[in-house]
Amino acid sequence: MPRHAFDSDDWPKRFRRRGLRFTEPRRLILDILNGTNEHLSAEEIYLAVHKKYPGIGLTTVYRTLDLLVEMGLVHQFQFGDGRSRYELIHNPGKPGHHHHLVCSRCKRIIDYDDFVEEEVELIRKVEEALAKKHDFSIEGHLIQFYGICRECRE
Amino acid sequence: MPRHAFDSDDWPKRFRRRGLRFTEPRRLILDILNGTNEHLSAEEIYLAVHKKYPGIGLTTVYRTLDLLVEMGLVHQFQFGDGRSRYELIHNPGKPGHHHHLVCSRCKRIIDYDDFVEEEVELIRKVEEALAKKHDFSIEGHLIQFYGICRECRE
DNA sequence: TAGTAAATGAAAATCATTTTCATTAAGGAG
DNA sequence: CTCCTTAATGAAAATGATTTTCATTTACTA
Repeated sequence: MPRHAFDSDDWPKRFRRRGLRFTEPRRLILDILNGTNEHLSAEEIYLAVHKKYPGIGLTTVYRTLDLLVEMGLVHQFQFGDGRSRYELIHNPGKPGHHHHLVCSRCKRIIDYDDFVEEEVELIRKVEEALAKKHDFSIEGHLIQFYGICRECRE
Repeated sequence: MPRHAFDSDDWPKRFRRRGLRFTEPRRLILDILNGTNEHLSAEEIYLAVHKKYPGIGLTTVYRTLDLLVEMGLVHQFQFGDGRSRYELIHNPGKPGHHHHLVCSRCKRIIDYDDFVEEEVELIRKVEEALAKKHDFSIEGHLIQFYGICRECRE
């Protein structure tokens, strides 16, 4: 069973539950995000959807992405290249979580999840302490390492 | 002895060493950053400097900030409010390091350094493993927690 | 099937940041 | 001290991502 089956079956429901419609542009945008490991920008998503559905407008892409972020289905990141990049949350609310390694020069992004487990334990501790100390309800974290990849080092 | 004495004495040298000039606008921008705990945007820095030196241009602020980041004297962050925010590194290359807790609603930022010590140990391990595995030379990391502060929760 | 609110796309507007370009200022050479 | 070369600056224009406006279309509900 593919990892995404659960989520994609759920998409229409998640929209309807909010009184929103699961339209073609929305479905296509989610499909693109679901089908890539890359961290696409709004424009890249627009171009990808445009191939299948040339009528789409960039505005709709932006609006849909905002909505998906708001719904907790998509993460929005800023890696420092001046535009937001988006990533589907494959298992909303649950593990399956990874962090990023970013090349400061070429902006290549590598996902890693093999050390996250150890990190997560610590993070949970820190989260709890911070929440208490600063009276914050913590919803998430962002962990990125910056450096220079081999190609750029040469 | 104030914490910043070391650094500010050093600023002119750091510039000259690169064949750059330590001009009034540059000094004022560094002074502003040195005198605040906030995470100012370029425009906020511009406005602050403008009071003492009305001739300054926003362009110069942007250029100087880029330079300071490049020189490793200033950190540039993006907390998701659409503009870069800048923070002086009080002890370049050394500890004195902190992480951020960001309110997703009001964008208030809280610095914390009390748990960083434990984090750092883990981080060093993860950094090393990532560097080896992905052939990256890692230069830094970004750790932020997101949540909702008390005020915004009410 | 009509009515109402949501969704959409094109074009214009906005906002942060960068570039261009002509001018000014600083520090070294003589 | 003055000339000269290069760095630094500011204003204005350009850019690029994102948002807003607005008129139109579409989807569900009564």
